[in-house]
Order: sequence, then structure tokens, then C-alpha cells
Amino acid sequence: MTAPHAEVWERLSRAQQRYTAGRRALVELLHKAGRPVGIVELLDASSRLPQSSIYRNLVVLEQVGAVTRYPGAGGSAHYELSEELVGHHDHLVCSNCGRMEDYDVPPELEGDLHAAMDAIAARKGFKPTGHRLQLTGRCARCT
Amino acid sequence: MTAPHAEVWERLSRAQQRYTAGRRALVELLHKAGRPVGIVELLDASSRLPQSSIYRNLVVLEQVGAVTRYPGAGGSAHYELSEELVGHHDHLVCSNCGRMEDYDVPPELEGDLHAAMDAIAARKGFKPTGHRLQLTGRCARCT
DNA sequence: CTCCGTGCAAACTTTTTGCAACGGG
DNA sequence: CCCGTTGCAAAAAGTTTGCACGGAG
Repeated sequence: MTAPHAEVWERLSRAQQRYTAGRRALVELLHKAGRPVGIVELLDASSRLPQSSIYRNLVVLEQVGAVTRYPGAGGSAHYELSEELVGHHDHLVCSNCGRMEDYDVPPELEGDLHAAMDAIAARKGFKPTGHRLQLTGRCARCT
Repeated sequence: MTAPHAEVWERLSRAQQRYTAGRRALVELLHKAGRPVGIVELLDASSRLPQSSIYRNLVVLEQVGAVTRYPGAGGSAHYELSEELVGHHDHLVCSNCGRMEDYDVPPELEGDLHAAMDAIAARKGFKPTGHRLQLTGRCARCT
């Protein structure tokens, strides 16, 4: 669990943007969460930042590839440090409360997936950027 | 491509709801689309129904398991006939325009996925209801 | 006759934007 | 100083709800 600050800082610099306290706080929070965090949690976790700043900073962080946005799940969007920072993994999504959790699938399955995805993409004229395998169900809390 | 009306009708009946013209139109449209359709398209495709009716009917259809809602993708939700009606498949999602398309993965891969998902679910305390494997990228139109 | 569904408008939630002020480089 | 960033408030986008009317069973 090495702090991603250096990488984020570099990405922001490259885009001529600053790594301000607010942004650092968001990255910190996402890093500690280790799963996609809903906007609501972000809002009241960092209550010192107005929501507009949070949204704006998340947009910036997304643009430089530091965070990934997952729309929908449970009404509002969730955010997580990007795969480029924390590596590829997939998500459990609770259909009841919208909570998301990380998990990993066996590497060889991941390989098969990748291959299948490429084949499909080629056939459909898609230019693939990645895949998302989410397991839907009820999380332990909602059982 | 057999019309799903009978099945939808039965599900609505069981819930003591009617299969009205508006609902039929929505099901028809979704059936013809063969892919998750964005709310916007639904709205101006069936301009004779006010948006509130469309939303309400989609809620009902979702509750009886006739349609599935995919939140997010491209800002607004997308809807598709449920897997119980049209069988399991996965989706391509264009990260540029939000368009979704259906596709199928090889059955044996689907089997491996299912097995892996069950294992994960057990380990995480999830009660799984299904999985979604989406390929993200740029669709042919947005290239 | 009785409900369920409809239509319209208004409310609500989530996300984005305008603009003036602030502050680090 | 300059320009990116902040804070506040207002607006836009997406979705839900209240209520009276109309139509199917």
C-alpha cells in the first residue's frame, strides 16, 4: 500500500495542474478506501471542501488518469484510484445499497477474458480500452 | 426474434398490472433495438408518452423483471429487455458516446466466469445474482 | 363502480457552471 | 503579477412525485 502521491503529482504536473491540499485529501481518501467510493461519502468525509470543488477536482483527476469514475451504482457515481495506479481488478456491486468492493480473478481467467474481448472488439469495430467484470448481488451488510 | 409480449403480459398479470399501449410500445421498442437504449432515445422515440409515464412504466417493467436498467453509461440510464426474456449476454460500452451494444462470449468462458464468480462471492460474503462483463472502448461511430 | 394508469406540473437529486476573490509559483 | 484553484450560489440535467382526470375491467 504505497502512497500514490508521487504518481498523481507527476500526472498533474504534466497537465500543468497543481497538486493542492484538496486534491491530495481526495487521493488520500480514495487510497485508504481501497474500493470505489460514492460521492456522498466523499462529500461528508471531506466536509471542508465545497461540493463544487470536489466535483471539479475529481474531473481533473480523472482527466489525468489518476482516478476512474463509475457512474450509476446506487444512484450516484463512485470514484476509485485508476487501474494505472493500483493495477487491474474487478468489482462486486451490491444491487441493494450500491456499495462496491474490489476483488481479483485468477490471472489465467483474466488472460482468457482479455483474448475474448479483443476478438469481440475486432468483430464489432470497437477500439477497446479495457473491460469491467462486475459481480452483482447483495453484499454482506445488506444480507 | 420472437416477440416477448406474451411473457411480459404474464409477468404484469401476476403483479396485477396491465399491459397497456404505452408499455407495449416501450417493450416493442426495446425489443427492436436489441441493445440497451438510453432514456433520451426512448423519450423522443415515443413522443406521445410524457416522460413521467415512461419513467413510471420502466419502473414497473423493471419490477416484474421484464426490463433491466443500466445506470450511468453516458450520463443517463439505459434500458434493455431482461436476460430472463432475451438470455444472458454482455455489453460493449462506448466511453465516448455512452452507446451500448450486445455481444456474446464463448460459452465455455462464460462457464469459467460463472465458477470464478461463485468462488469470489462465497469468499466475500456476497449473495450473487449475476455478473456483467462489459468491454469499454470507442464504438465504430465514434472512431 | 373501482382502481390502475395517464398527463401535467412541480419537486428533488445529482452534477455542472459563472464569477469574483484568493494564493502559490 | 498571473493563472490555476476556490467558494458560493445559481443553473442545468436527470429522475421522481402529487394530484385530478380518464378508461379498462
